[in-house]
Amino acid sequence: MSKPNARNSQKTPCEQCPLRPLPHFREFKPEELSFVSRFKTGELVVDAGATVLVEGSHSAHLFTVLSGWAFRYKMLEDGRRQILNYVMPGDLIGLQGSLLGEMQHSIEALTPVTLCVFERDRLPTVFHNHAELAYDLTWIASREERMLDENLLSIGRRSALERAAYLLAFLYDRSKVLNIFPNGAATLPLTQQHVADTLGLSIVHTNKTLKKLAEKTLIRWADRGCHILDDKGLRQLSGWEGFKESKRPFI
Amino acid sequence: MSKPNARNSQKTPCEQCPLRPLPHFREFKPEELSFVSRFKTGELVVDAGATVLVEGSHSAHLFTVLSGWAFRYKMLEDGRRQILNYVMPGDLIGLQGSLLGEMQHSIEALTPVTLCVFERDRLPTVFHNHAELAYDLTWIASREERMLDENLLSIGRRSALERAAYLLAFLYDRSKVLNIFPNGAATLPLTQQHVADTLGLSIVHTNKTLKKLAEKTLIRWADRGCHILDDKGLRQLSGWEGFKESKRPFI
DNA sequence: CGGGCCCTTGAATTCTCTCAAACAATGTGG
DNA sequence: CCACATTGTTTGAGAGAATTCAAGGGCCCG
Repeated sequence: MSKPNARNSQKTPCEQCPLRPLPHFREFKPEELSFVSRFKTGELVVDAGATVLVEGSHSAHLFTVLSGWAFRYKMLEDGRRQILNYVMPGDLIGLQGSLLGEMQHSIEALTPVTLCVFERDRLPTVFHNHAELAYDLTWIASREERMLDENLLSIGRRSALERAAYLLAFLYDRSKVLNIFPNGAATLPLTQQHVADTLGLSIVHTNKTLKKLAEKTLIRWADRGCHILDDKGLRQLSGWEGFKESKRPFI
Repeated sequence: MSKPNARNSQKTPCEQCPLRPLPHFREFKPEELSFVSRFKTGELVVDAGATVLVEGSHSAHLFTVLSGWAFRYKMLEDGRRQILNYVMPGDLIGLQGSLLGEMQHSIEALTPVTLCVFERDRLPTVFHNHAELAYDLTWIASREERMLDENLLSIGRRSALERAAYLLAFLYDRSKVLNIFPNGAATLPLTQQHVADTLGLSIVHTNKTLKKLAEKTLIRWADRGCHILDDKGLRQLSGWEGFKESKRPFI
C-alpha cells in the first residue's frame, strides 16, 4: 500500500467546474452553486495506485472526483480482494457504507485522481438549509445501490463471459457521458487483475475469458487497458440493457 | 407470480408502534413521531410468497416493514434469479434503486408481511421540513449499501462454505435484535432455494454445503427453515466480524 | 390418495482454480 | 547503453469445485 502522496493544490471554483456544463448533470441554481463552492474546502491530488481511503479509518472528508478513475474494494483477512464499484468524475466518495463512523471499504486510485474536498461535519448544514441538495445526496446513495444491485446480479448469476461483457459495457456506459475520451476511442484504465477482482474470478481465467471477448472483436486489450470496440455487442452478450438515466445530480 | 392479495387494514398509530420501543432503534422526538404518524397513510398485509413490488413498475409508495420477512431480487431474462438482500421489521422498502422512477428490482414476501404505507410524493416535505428525518433516510440508504458491499464481497471472494456461513450469520445478526424469536430459538424462514439464489450457487450444491454446516453442528435444517445453533461458529467460519451498529434510525 | 413442494443423494460433465513457466514492456541503477 | 528487476499478460496441464441430470423420499393439503 503506497502513500497517498497527496498535495493540496489551489482550489478550482465550482462556478468554473469543467464537469457541471456536461449535459449529463442536472443544472444548479445559483445559490446552490455558491453554497457548494463554499462547502468545498480544497482539492486533493492522488497518484495512480495510491490509496485514498482505508477501511477502518475515520475520514473527516467527503470527496467528489474531479478527474481520474478509482475503485472501492474490501478485503478478507487472507488477502482476497473484491472490487465493489468504480468511481469516476462526478461521483461522490465517502457516502457509501456509512455517513459517520468507520469506513467500511478502501478506495484506491486507478489513474491520477483530482478530488474536491468537503468537510463531513458540515453535512448537517446541507440537511437543514439545502433540502434540494440533501435530496440529491439521497438520490446519489440510491444510484450507488442500483449499481451494486446490478453487480450482485452479475457476479451471482451470470457466466464468466457474460460477467466480463457486463462489466466492460457498464464501465463504458458510465464513462462515455463524461467527455473523458477526447479522441473518441474508449480505453478503460484497468489491469486484468482489476477485472478479476471485480468479477470474482482468478486472473488466469479472467485472461482466458477476455481473450474470448477479443476473438469476437468486442474488445481489444492493449497498452495496459481495455479498448471497447463494440459496446452494443457487449451489452447484448451480457443481457444487460444499459442505464436508463436521464440527468443526474452531482455535488 | 401470485397476486399480492393485499388488504388495507386499520392503521396502527406510530405512537403505539411495537418496534419503536426496542433498544435497537433510536428514539424519536414527539414532533418527529407525530409527523411520521401523519406521513403513514395505511397498512398493507401481504401473504407469504406474494409479490410486493415488481421490477419495472412505478410505485407511489414507500413501505416500512412492521412484521414479517421479505427479500429483494433481480432476474435475468432466462429466469436466473439473484436475491440481493433481505428485508425485516424496521426496514424501509422502496428507497433502494431509485427515489423516483421505475423499480429496479422486485420484492417478495417470505412470511406473511405487514407494511406501513407512505406516500412517495410527500418525500419533498420530509426534506424541506424534517431535516433529521431526511438525514435518517440517507443513513438508511447508506446502511443498505454497507450490506450490499458485504454481500458482494461474500459472493465474489468467499468459498461456498464460507458464503453460506456468512449469510446465515448475517441474517441471524440482523434478526436477533428485533425480538422476533420469542422462545429464544432462532429460525430463519428460508428454503434452500432462497439460500442458493442468494449465494449464487445451484440448489444441489447449496444442499451439500448446508449439510456440511449441519455436520459441524452450526445449524440444523428442519421445519422449512434454518435453525441457528452456533452463530459465533458461523461468524468464525466465514471470517465475518458481525455488525458494528449501535442504535439505528427507522421511519 | 394424488399432486406439489421441498429436501436429499449419486454420477457425469463442465467450469474454474492453482501451479508453473515464459514473454513483453517498462523502469532503474550502474 | 546494458543488465536487471518489476509488473502485467499469456499459455498449458492437472486438480478441485460447482453444475446439470436424474431419481427418490418426506410432508402437507385438497
